Parts: sequence; C-alpha cells; structure tokens
Amino acid sequence: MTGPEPKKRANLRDVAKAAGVSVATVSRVLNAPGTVKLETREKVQAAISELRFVPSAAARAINSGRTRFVGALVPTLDNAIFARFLAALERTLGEHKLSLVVATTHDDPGIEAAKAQNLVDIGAEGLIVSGITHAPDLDALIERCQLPAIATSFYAPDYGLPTIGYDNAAAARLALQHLTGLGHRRIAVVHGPRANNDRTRARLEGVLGAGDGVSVQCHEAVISISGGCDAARVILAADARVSAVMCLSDVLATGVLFELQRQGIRVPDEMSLMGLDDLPGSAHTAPGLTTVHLPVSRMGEAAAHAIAGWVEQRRVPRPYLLEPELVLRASTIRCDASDSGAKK
Amino acid sequence: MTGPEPKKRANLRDVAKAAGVSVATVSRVLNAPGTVKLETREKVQAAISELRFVPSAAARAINSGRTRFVGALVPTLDNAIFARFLAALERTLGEHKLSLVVATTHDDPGIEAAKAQNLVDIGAEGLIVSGITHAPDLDALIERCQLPAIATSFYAPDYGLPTIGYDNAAAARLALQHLTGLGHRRIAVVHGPRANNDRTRARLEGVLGAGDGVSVQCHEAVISISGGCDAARVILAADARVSAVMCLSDVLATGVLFELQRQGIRVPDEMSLMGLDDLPGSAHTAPGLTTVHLPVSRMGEAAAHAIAGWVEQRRVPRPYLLEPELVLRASTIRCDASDSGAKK
DNA sequence: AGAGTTGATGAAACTAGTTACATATGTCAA
DNA sequence: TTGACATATGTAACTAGTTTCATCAACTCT
Repeated sequence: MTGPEPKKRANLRDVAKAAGVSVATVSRVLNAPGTVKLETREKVQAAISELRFVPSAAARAINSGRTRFVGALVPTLDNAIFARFLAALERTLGEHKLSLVVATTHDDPGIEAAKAQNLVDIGAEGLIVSGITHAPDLDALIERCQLPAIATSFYAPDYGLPTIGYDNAAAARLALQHLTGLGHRRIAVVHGPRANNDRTRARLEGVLGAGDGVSVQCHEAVISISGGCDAARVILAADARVSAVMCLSDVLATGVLFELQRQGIRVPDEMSLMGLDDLPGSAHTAPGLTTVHLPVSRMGEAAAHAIAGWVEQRRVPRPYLLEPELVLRASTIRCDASDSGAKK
Repeated sequence: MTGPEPKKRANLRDVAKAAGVSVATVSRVLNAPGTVKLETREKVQAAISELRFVPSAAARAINSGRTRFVGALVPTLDNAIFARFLAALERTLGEHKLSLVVATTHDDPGIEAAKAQNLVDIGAEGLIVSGITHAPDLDALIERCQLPAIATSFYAPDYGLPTIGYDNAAAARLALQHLTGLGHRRIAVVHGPRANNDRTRARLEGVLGAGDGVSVQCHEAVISISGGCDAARVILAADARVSAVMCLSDVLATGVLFELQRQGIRVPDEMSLMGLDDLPGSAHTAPGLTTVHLPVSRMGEAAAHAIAGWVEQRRVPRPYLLEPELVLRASTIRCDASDSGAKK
C-alpha cells in the first residue's frame, strides 16, 4: 500500500497482470470464453470483478472499425409522424444490433449539415436524412466519408442517395381527387412552411396541378395544432364559399377540426376536412378524419434494413417506393354542386 | 503502379507520408492549425484532400476518453410527452456538444437493462432513464461502470441516482383536488398500465389517498387515443352517476374527449374531463382541456445540463424537483352537489 | 518411439490517433 | 559572439483493445 491511490479505470493490461496471464488471454475470456481453460477463465473473471474492469468501447471500435450506431436527422420530434418513423427505425435497427442517434434539424439545411458533421465526428456508421434538399456541405461530407446515407420521406429514384419514401405529390393528389370526386370546387389547402421543405413543396405541386374548375387557395401555417387553429380562422374569415379544407398534414387537420368545433361549424355537414399522414389519433377524432395514410412505420423498417445492409455487407440499397393510401373516415361528405360551399 | 489497389481508408500515417511530414504535424494541422507553418499546412491539406482522409472517431475517442454522446432510455416515442422531453434534451445536449442516442424500453425493465448495456457497449458517457424502478442488471451496470446516470420523470431525493422530475402523486392530487373542489364526488380515473411503471403508480397513490366522501373508480387503459376511447365507453356503461373523468395522461384524456363527443355527451356540461401532462394540443381541443402541466421541456433541459456537468466536470448533480401546475381550461365545470353526476 | 494433432497460452504486432519531449532553426539582445 | 527564447517539426511513447503467430504440453496414431 505504498503507491498513491491510482483511481484510474483498469484496462486489459491491469487485468492481465492481476490475473497473472497475458493480455491475449484476457481478451479471449471476453470474446471467446470457450477457448480458455475453465481454471484460467475463473482467475481472469475474478480479476475483472476485483478491478471493476469495463472494456473501452472506443478501443474495440478502433479494431473492428465498427461503432454500431447510425445517425438520423429529422426536422423535429414534435410531430408524431417523425416520432413514429423513429420508433420503427430504432426498433428495426435493434434487430441488426445497431443503435440510433437522433438529431433534429428544424428544417434548416445549415443545422442539418452541422449536426451531420457531428454525427460523423462521434463515429456514426451511416446516416438517415429526411427529404432530398440539403446543404452542399452535407453532400460533400457524405461523399468525402464514403458514408452510407439514405434519404427518406421522399421517393426520387434518380437522386444521388438511395431514397426510401413515397411520392408526396401523388399523396396530395390522392387527397385532392377524393375531395373533387365528392364535388368540392372551392377548397382551402393548409400546408406547412415551404422553406427548405421539399416534402411540403412536392405535396403542393400535387395539389396545384390538378385543378380544372376547381379553386384552390393555399394557406401556410406552422405545423402544430395551434397552427391549424390559426389557419382555420383565416380560412373562415376569407371565403365563406369554401366547402372543404384539405390539410397537407394530419396535425394541421386536427387543429382545423378543433377550431371548427369551437366555432360550432359541423364537420362534415358544413365543412369537409381532409388530412394527410394518418396519425394514430386521427381515427378517433369526432368525426374520424379522412386522410391519406403514409406508411411511416414501414418506411422506418425499410430504412433500418437498408442502412444495416449497407454498413454491414456494403450492399447499397435500391430506391424504394411506398404507396400512400386513401383512408376514408367521416370528415368528408359529398358537396352539392349547385350549392358549392354555401353554409346551409 | 505495381501495388494492388489498396482501397483501404487512408490514415494519419498515409497522409504524413504523402505530405512528406511526420504524423505529429498532420495531427497538428487537424487540431491546432495555428502552430503549423502555412506552407506545411497547405501541403498536408492537399494530401488530406488527395487521399480523402477522414479521421477516425474511435481513435480520437481512445485518446480523449470522450465519445461525446449520452444515451436516453424512454418507454416509448409514441407519446408526445416523451417526444417533447427528448426534443428539449437533444437541443440542450447540443449546447454542450453532446449527442443523444435514443433507446425505447416499452416499460420492460429487462429490455431497459439490455439496451442500457448496448449503450455502454457503444460508448455512451452517461445515461438518462425514466423513473426509479429498474432491473438489478441496470443498477449493477451503472455501479460497475461508474456511469453517470440520471433518473427523470420522478422526484425521489433519496434514490440511488440523482432524480430530476416532479412529484407524480402531488400532480395527480392537484388534479383531483381541482375536481373535488368543483364539487365532483363520483369520479372515474383512467390511467395507463401500472405494471413496471412507477410514475403511473405514484399518480394513482396521489388519487387514492385523497377521497373523503369522494368515490373514485379506476380504469386501466393502454396509453393511446384509442385506449382513452375504450375507457370512456367502459365508464359510460358502468356508472351513469359519474360526473367527472380524470385521466392520468393527456393522451388518454384526448381519447376520452373524442369518445364523449362521438356519443354526443357535452364536455363540460354533462361531464367534466381532466388530463395530466399538458400536451401542446391540449390547449386547442374543443373544449380546451383542463390539465396539470408537467414541465417536461424544462426537465429535458435540466437533465441535459446535469448529465453534461457530470460527464465533463465530474459534478454529480443534486436531485431537482420541478413543480407541476394546474392549467384551467374549459373541460371542467362545477358540479351541483345535489345532482352529483346525474345527466341533466 | 517418433510423428502428427489438438488445446492453451503468451509475445509482439497490429488498429489510428494524440502528445511529451527532443531537436533544429531563426531572431534578438547583451 | 553567445546565450535566451520562440517557432516549427520530428521521434517515439503513449491510449486500449484485437489478432497473428509461435510455443509448449498433452494426447493420438502408426
């Protein structure tokens, strides 16, 4: 007991010395216990416990070249659609013994690139990004590091990265066609911020092209319940002849629904309402929200398998298209053409 | 050009050789460029670009002893309350140049312990867990690794780990007292699964102790909108004299509200409804949901600062109590004592 | 009995960085 | 002219593991 209290964490050499064996043997006890004689193994185990030895993840990683985690960059966690995506992603990555590091970008390409650099700096083996609009820095980073990276929530087979997602324009078109098919001719569209958000822009394209005798007025809102409420007030004040509100996100639709309820406007009798996303709660609002289902859970699973295959077997995934699906519930109703949009 | 295509990622030695300098100089160019002569620095930069050199995170980590990320174990991502917590956590960890690895436990202590081991294996420098009920394996892991770990969503100053959270029992009591203060005497309580969930159990304790002339009937439900809907149906079928429903989670309250709306029962006139959590959407339902605000964003910030201080300056945080707060909105109303619970 | 095989272990060379220390040059003042 | 000091760079020793190859003993086979 002459030396000063070392206090430092024990390493392999310390354990080897304490157990009276070589470092190789200690390493074997950790990684291939079957190849070590029982007696020796027990000596080593005792030393490990005695010294409270915990192997260093970094030292392992330096040898294997594997860190066993990937990074995901999402705009926000505050929208259930991303939470569901991440839940599926995390669960499925777990099947491949991979962990998930989450970073939020707030739809800012600069933040996205900076956080991506961060993820690389801490050793992410792959990246999952949202959409296909990114800062040049991010593209350069991926190129320079030869980093497996997948773009999600967007299908674009010719994009530089493999995409796993849906055709946002088609999803919006599906919603719009449902409304026009019901005879609606004056439709208010509520969408999230267009800035730096190619998903929203693509959805708007899907909406804008489809009109023939259909009047569409767009309202941009912050994607939140309260953003939907605000938009509803603007719509009601702007044009009394609107017979349907189409929201390019279920969160917005939920907000619109709440505001319409508060103002005593009955859905769907006085106003039809559509969403796009299909959140778990949307089936249970009163009335149930007609919407377009985006298979984000399957997207999370697909993205997880794809990135896992890429980082583990250098299998570059192919672009993968997921089909949106119209979900008919009770918030939309046929609009009498002669009475288009008039409140009864 | 006689050698076979190496294809391996370049390392520091390769760069040093290509630039005709020593490895130390290359390292300096990366970490302290000011100490290297401009001319030399440019030679090195050129070699770095040429060889597409990207420094290895693992090799850096082995020297610094820092991996710059912490792990968070949450029950699920499907409840907005955890999403908000994680959003604040991630944002605030970013201020400390720390990243966040997320793992979900589904309230299973076994999964929690396994995922915690995973997080340690990949090098997490600290852990954020939910609640104070954990598998012995997890306690052992934290003890053995001397791992900074903080328990959240629960305040228990005497617990083995520092806790940052609220008094769940007090929060529930706050809600109950609001209802009894309004004269409600027959109250249905809807709560999430008790199994492995000390937050729920604590909230139930807060509810159960407070009754004097108050009849409380508890209903367990899966925490989801549809779980709330189901519970509402059970309550309505079971006892027509119930005048108020108190949900120990806003998600459940939202489901109950939707089901009551669907059944044409007016809130609050025919039934008072309370939540507990205060989700962003709860302010905007029709009617607005009276609830108890849990400061989860502040909890996320506090947890981030605490774990950052611990891993970076070995400053063990003190337990920190956050105060829940009653939020009066429009879903509760005075109950006429003589007419307790009767539908008008 | 000698050769071949298997099992258990150790020495040392890897992985890819950082960094303490040594050295070489250049500038300035005494 | 020499000592003092700063600047720039290199050598080699670290960090903490894994892995290859060699060694040696014990056992089997001919």
